[in-house]
Amino acid sequence: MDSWDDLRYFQAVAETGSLTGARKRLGVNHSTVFRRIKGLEEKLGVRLFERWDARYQLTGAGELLMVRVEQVAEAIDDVDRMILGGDQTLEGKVRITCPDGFAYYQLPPLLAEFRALYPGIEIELLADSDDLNLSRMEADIALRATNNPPEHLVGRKLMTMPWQLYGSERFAHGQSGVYTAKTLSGMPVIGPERALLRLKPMQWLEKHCSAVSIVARANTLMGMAALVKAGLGVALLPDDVADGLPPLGSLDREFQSDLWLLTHRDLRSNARVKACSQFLTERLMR
Amino acid sequence: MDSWDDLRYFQAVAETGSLTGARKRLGVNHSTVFRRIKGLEEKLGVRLFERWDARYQLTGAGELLMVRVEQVAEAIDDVDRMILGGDQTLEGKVRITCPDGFAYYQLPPLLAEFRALYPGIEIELLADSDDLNLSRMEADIALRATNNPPEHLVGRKLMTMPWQLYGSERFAHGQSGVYTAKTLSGMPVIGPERALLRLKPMQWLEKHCSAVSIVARANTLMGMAALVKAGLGVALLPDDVADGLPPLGSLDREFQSDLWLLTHRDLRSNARVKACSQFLTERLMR
DNA sequence: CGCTCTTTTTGCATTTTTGCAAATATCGTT
DNA sequence: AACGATATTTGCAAAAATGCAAAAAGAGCG
Repeated sequence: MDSWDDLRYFQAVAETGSLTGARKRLGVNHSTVFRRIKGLEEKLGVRLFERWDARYQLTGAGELLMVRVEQVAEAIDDVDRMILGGDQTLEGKVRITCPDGFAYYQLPPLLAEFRALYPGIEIELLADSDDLNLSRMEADIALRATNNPPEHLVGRKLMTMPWQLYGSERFAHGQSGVYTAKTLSGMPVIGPERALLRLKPMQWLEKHCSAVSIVARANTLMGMAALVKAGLGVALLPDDVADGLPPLGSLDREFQSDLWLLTHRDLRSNARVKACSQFLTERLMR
Repeated sequence: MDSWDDLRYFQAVAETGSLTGARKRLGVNHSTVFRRIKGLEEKLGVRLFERWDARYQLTGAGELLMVRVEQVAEAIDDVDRMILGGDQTLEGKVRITCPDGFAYYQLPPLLAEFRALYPGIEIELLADSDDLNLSRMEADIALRATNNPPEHLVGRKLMTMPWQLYGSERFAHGQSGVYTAKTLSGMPVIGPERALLRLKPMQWLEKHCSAVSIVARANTLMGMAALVKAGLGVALLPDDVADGLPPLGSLDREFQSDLWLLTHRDLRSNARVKACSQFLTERLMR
């Protein structure tokens, strides 16, 4: 594909269904549109449109191409609604990535509120269990549980989330509400699957509680929380995935994660990103 | 973004790190590259490159843009390695979508074999629990468990997969190996989460076995199978997610899914797609 | 049928882009 | 210091793309 622009013409014709429609959208002469479509079909050696009733109708091959071109167009839209010297309009998308607990519980009500304030801003919410692609920064705003955020991103610490022991009350240990590696031994514990072993509290659990009976394991904190709710046992979890469930108690060893709201340095001047991150910061710091 | 081609120049410079590198890759004059980059920076009003040591180094804004442009480029690559009048080379990608059980168990060994036969073909494997986006057909080849495939796709039925009861032997019911809604009542059953209720066997389970004690639920068949393996209970599953686990027995009511291999009509002439789908068809029909 | 709208197609003028050559600057290496 | 490689910049000519006008053809509609 030596000319990406050809696809732009193709898309315009496919979506408007006529040369004149495309002509208007692209703001060029209709013969230009005609020549580029013709050229593209010749280059590809495939008929992309069926000319019926003076309308441009996609052929099978055309539809196949259109699927890809839509993906291209969406990626281009992403380019558009970015930097561009600080887009000051309050219309368009903002993409947020966050731990899955926040995607399910904490954020939705806040985002509903936010949309009422800024009806023009469309929110794309990406639940993200792995924080690997932080350096790529494919979202505009990232909520991340980390104790030292990468330096190429800017943001602030919103809260520290304690890890506590969750589970049905029938597992309660009675006494002080403080649990140790020993007291856990008698209880059915929900443990981490390999993917979660990068988390410090989980490492501690595996190391100091080898004698504990693990009744189930999950590869996400949400999964662990779901098992807790199903009454299978107790688990060590950060507050955000608990969804209002009261904690059984805390551990003698204290764990906590810092929650950061991060954006890319060059997105700070973008009005949508600014509005959204300020709103979230303000509401989550309460 | 009125010129998609500008991004092509941007990408070439960013990846080669110099004007001359980009010049060579694009096969154009260096001043053309220079002028387009300069024009793009002016249009965006942002500096995209830092000129140090006679090298083009991306600025922060440039890196942000590059993330998006990479997505654009990948989408364009997808356009390239498509139809194009039946690509006869055996080099490039083929994208397969399939139920997650196949992605984890059945396909990997077959694909290893396939890669040995066609080292130039790169396989992209998409585990796909929802078969909604079939009409979009974002993959080249789809393996789908359905009893009536959409007519705009062509393909063939590879096998019929029975649904059987799986679980640890200690749950075995002894007698005939045939289970009914009644005999299930005494056993710990792993049920479907809402997302799985579109499957007929799961609807049957919910309807006729309301008295059954559900000990856990999952939103994917793989998740259910994982719970079965963990010994939590028994579940009704298609063979593909069982991963060699022997079935406990079958039900009095018989369930089965047909597995289809589907491709788009206009991809049949593509050599890679043909090679891959023929290979998979042949091996999976045994 | 006559009217309008759109596609299709072709010349030609105009505009834009590109290639080319040349001159200068910068940097690293020898 | 000299050299080579690359970036930067500019004028001009060549090439390519586009706009414009016009004309033929088909379809829809009253």
